[in-house]
Amino acid sequence: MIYLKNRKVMSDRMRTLKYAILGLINRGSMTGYDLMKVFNMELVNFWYAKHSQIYPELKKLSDEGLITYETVLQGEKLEKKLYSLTEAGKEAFLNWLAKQDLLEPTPKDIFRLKSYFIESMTKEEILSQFNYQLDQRKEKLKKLEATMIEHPYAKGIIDIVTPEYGDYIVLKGAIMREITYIDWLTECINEIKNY
Amino acid sequence: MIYLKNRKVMSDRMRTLKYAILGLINRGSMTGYDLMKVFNMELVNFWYAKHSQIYPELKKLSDEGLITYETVLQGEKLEKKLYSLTEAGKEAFLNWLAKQDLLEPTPKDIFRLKSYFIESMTKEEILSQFNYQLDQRKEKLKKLEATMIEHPYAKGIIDIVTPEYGDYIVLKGAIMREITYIDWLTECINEIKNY
DNA sequence: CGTATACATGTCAATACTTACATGACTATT
DNA sequence: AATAGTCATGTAAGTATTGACATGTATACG
Repeated sequence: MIYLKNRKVMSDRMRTLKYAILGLINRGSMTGYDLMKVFNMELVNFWYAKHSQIYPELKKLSDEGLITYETVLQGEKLEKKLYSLTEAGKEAFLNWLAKQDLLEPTPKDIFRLKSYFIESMTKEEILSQFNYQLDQRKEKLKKLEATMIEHPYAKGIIDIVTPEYGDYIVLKGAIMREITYIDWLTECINEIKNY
Repeated sequence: MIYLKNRKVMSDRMRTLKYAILGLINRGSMTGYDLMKVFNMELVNFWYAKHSQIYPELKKLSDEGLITYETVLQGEKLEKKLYSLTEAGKEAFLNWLAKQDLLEPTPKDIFRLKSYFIESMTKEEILSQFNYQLDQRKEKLKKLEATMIEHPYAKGIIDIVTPEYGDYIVLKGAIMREITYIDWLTECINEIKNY
């Protein structure tokens, strides 16, 4: 009945970057550059994107009527685009947020993959590999904990209906995850050492 | 000096699927279909691939001289390709395995992203979302633990130089990770409930 | 005044991965 | 004998992501 030329429906897939951007702009107007910084500094523990992905996505969201921008000057000549949500954009974001999701596939992990192949390594190689990972993970945990002690929530402010509460719970989750990874590495190292 | 037409060098990037396949074939000859099953049943907690990705990769690895195959018959007519490693393939795999890696970027996680935006949800929505995730995670943990009690290592067999030891440590890691995710969800739920 | 670093926005080519399309044989059950 | 489920191998089109290419402005510091 319907001729399938130009079938643009094709299902929306996940489009997670789309909603991540909408959610961030919902917190307040931002430029593409701002988004890039937030992704790669604040959200980096659960989502991120390069500017080469962000700028085309912003273009697309504009075309879809979910965001608009005004051009503002930074200094004398430098133009930047300050994006805000449209009503449609806000609605799209809230619908995405409220939707209940099935578990995603378990994230891929190259080091776990290498661990799976552990029999093809010598004891020295194994310990060297695990210790190298352990050092890096400990370093990472240290940074996360340093961020945490600076956080208003760690200082006893308890209001759940603020953006800071979201920041706080995902940071706490990142720390717990990191500690568990370290525990796993440590247990493996001890077991292998004593073999 | 050098004309940059057809510059195929371009760095090998990660090519993790390549090495995952080499590692599996190193454990024993397999068909593409076998690989698909192993990825999506045994390795699914840290690596996986669809058959539509596996078959082209096998073609590529053949072309690169890292694997070879013999065609064997399953029944009367059905041909399947049984792949084995070449010397070059074995070497490539062992080099990859021994290489020490920097930490990968933290895996993306849609639910953590949604949690970050928690202030845009009502208390009821939040609790419903977190409880839904919690139920699914508990279900998943139950399955992992069921696999574990069946595992030879959980029954006290302690020889580290077997494929089973690799299976065991990654399974243990998956269980620890799942427990921590559940702990995080539970803590969040309690904090929000009591608010 | 130079210069390094951050601000700012884009494109392009390639890799990685997913979904759907496509086909056919084998095996266990009814 | 039909049929459902698994075995078996592929391709095509599209989305997601990366790394390199490309360009220019603003600001802080010495």
